[in-house]
This record gives sequence, structure tokens and C-alpha cells, in this order.
Amino acid sequence: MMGELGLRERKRMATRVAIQRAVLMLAQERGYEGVTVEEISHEAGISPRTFFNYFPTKEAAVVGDVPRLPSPEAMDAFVHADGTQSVLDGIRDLLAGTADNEAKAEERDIHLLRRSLLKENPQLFSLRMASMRQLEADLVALVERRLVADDPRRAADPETVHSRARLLTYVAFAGIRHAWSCWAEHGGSGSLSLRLHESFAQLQTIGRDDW
Amino acid sequence: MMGELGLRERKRMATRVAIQRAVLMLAQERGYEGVTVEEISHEAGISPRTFFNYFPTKEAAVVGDVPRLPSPEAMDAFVHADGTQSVLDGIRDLLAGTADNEAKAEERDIHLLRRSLLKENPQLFSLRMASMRQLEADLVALVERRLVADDPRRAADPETVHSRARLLTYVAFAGIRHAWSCWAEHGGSGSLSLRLHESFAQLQTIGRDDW
DNA sequence: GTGCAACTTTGCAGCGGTTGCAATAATCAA
DNA sequence: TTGATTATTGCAACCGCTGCAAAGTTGCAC
Repeated sequence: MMGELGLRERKRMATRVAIQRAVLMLAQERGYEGVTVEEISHEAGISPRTFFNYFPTKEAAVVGDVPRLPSPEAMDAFVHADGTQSVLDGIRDLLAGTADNEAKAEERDIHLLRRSLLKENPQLFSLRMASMRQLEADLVALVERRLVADDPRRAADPETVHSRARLLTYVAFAGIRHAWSCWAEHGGSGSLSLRLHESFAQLQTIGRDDW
Repeated sequence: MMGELGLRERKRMATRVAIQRAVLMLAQERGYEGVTVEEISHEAGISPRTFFNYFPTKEAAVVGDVPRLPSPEAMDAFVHADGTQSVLDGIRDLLAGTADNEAKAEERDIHLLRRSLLKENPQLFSLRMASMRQLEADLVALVERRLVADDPRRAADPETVHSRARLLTYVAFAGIRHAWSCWAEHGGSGSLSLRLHESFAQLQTIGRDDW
């Protein structure tokens, strides 16, 4: 069966979760800087050396895995949209999908812990945003495909398409930051995805100073 | 006389410049990671311990001082604009002013060295953008003032003003990132401020998918 | 179950960034 | 010149992080 993972894999996943739980809870108590890898490892029941077999840096354990682009099907759906949705809204849905991608129940509490910690520590949220450079680059390429699919004549000017795709991507990330900031500022009340919709709706009006 | 600085201040400034020159040139040769504080200090003619009297971290010496908001007069001019310029364009000019704020001849070559290094190392540019969180926060407050000055009735809804100001600020930083990326991707040919104008012009059209 | 191959954990030694502290040296102001 | 102020430095120590090799586990074929 596919789901039948060996003992090894199960142990590794458990350790990975234990480490993240340890670092998140300790950081919640004492702040990110105030926690040492030695303490984290002790709390997680491993040696300090082993910590670095699971995460390349202390920071990586705190900010968690960088979201990846979603499934190829979702990507194709974005590229070949039916024209009823703006490019920015398409990006929003694409990224909202990766954000809520918390299928594994074991890891759900990790996500909640992390979200709560990032909410209290804007610096950590910045770290997480900074760790998304690869995702940004992937997204730029995807948006290029969408722009050309929307109007194939654009393929004649790849420079302009690239530039426009990059601008749209950067602006989309600005929208995400905005949604997160508003959400965190209000103590995390209300739905994050609702905030996301509100922020992206505002984005559409950016060119106008009358709102 | 005002310009007559004491020996102490002059020495401090010279050391500060020497450190930056050292770290930038060494990083240009061997990459940021490949250079140690010990080497930098030796090159700059100081002890490693003294290095940390001038910069809190190695990173700080590489990315340089975070730009500050410009003079109060420039800020007031932005807040009480005559309505012929959009808010985004106002932000652009405000920040372009701080970027070209390279009055001191002694430091001009430092700025050029740094710009060239950041151009080759996108990770370092990211570090620099990340170090601008304080500037962002200051700018949000300034944009709030501008929004209320544009239409005093808005003062009745500070929440919305705050949210809008934040969105405009984040989008403006997206524009700056975009301008820098385009400039760096083309090997730094052409003027950075020209790119900035092009990127902000594009920003005005963000809501429309027909461009 | 035995035994070997593959993989994981760990200790250790070491590098590099960073800090507090106290001694020393340089500058300044009267 | 002298005394106060400030800057530089060495030193010891902490912490994040890495390579390496020894020791422990798991997987698998027989």
C-alpha cells in the first residue's frame, strides 16, 4: 500500500514535527533570539547535532517550509483562465491554495502555532517573506505564460511580458503582506482569506486616488 | 564654524568609510560569505573587536545605512501636494530623493561599490530591502497624513486611511523592487531613476489587464 | 533469525559572528 | 598640563553551524 510508510520515514516525520513544536513553543515563551539550538534539541529529545540533520538553520525550523507552487493542474487552470478573473485575482487564489494546504492533521497544530508566533513577531514574518524568493521567481514564469495565453500577440515582445509579469508578482506579494498585516494588527480575528480578498480588491484601485 | 569637525569625528568617519570599502571590495572578490570579519578588520587597519564598535553586524557593513525619510520640508511638500501628482508618484519622488542622497564625495565611491555588489548578489539586495522595515513604517504614517490632507473628510475613518496608506506603501516598495530588478537584469545600463519612473508608470495600470 | 547494506544519530573538534568586560590609549576642554 | 571623556583593543565566552568518523538502527534477502 502507498500509505504504509516504513518505520524509518515515520520516525523522521515525527522528529521533524517534534523539532518544530519545540522551537515554536520555546520561541513563544522566550522569543526567537532567547532560545538556543541546544534547548530546542533537548526539548525535542535529540542531540544538537541531529537538529542540523533536519533543518539547515535555526531560522528554517521557525519559519517552516516555504510554500511551493500548487499542482500542475491548478497552474494550468490559472494560465488558461476564461477571462472572467483578473490576473491579480488569479494569483491570489493560487497562493491562497498553497497557504491553506494543511492536509496532514499531525501538522495542523504546528501551522497554528507558527501562525500565532509570526503574528506576534513581525520580524519573523519578514524572515518568512524573504524566504519566498524562489516561489516568487517560479510565479513570475507562470504569470508570463498566463499573459501570453491571454493574448498570444504578446509573445512577440518577451521583454515587456517578463517585466509586466514581474510587476504583477511583486504587487501580489505586496497584497499578501498587506492582508497579513491587517489580520495580525487586529489580533488575528476574522479570516485570513477574507482579508486577502479585501486587500486584492483594493489593489485593483491602486491607480486611482479616489476610493 | 560648523564645518570644523574635531579630530575624533573625522577619524570615526574615516574608519567607517575604511570598513565599508574593505568589506565591499573583499566581498566583490570572494563573495559575502567568503569574507571574515577578521579579514575586513585587517584590511581596514583596525582590530576585529573595533569592527563591532562601528557596525552591529557584518551584514550591516555590507548593506549600508538604511535610508531615512528626507527633510521635513520635503515631507510637508509631499503631504500638501497640489493634486497634480498621484500619491504613488509622490512616494516615488520622496524615495528617489533619499536614494540619490550622496552628497559627501568621500562616500560616493562607497555607494557605487555597494550598488554594484548588490546588483550581482540578489540575496544582498533582499537583505537591504528587509532592513527597510522602519522606513516603511515611517512612510505609512506620512502617507496617512497625505491622504487626510487630500480629503479631510477621510479623517472620520482612520482605520480605512491606515489600511490604504499601508497598501500604497507596500505597492510603492514593490515598484522599487521592480525597478531595481529590471535595472540589475540589464547589467545596470541606463539610469536607475529612469527605471523607477517606468515602473511607477506601470503601477498606475495595475488594475487593468489590457496594457 | 542471521547478516549485510543503507541510513540515522551522535560526539567531537573547530570556525566564524557577536558580546561584555576591563585595561589601555587617544582626544578634548579648561 | 591635567583631568574627564571617549575610542581601541585583547580576552574569554556563547552560540550557530559544519565535517568527520564512530556507533546505533532499520531494511531486506536469505
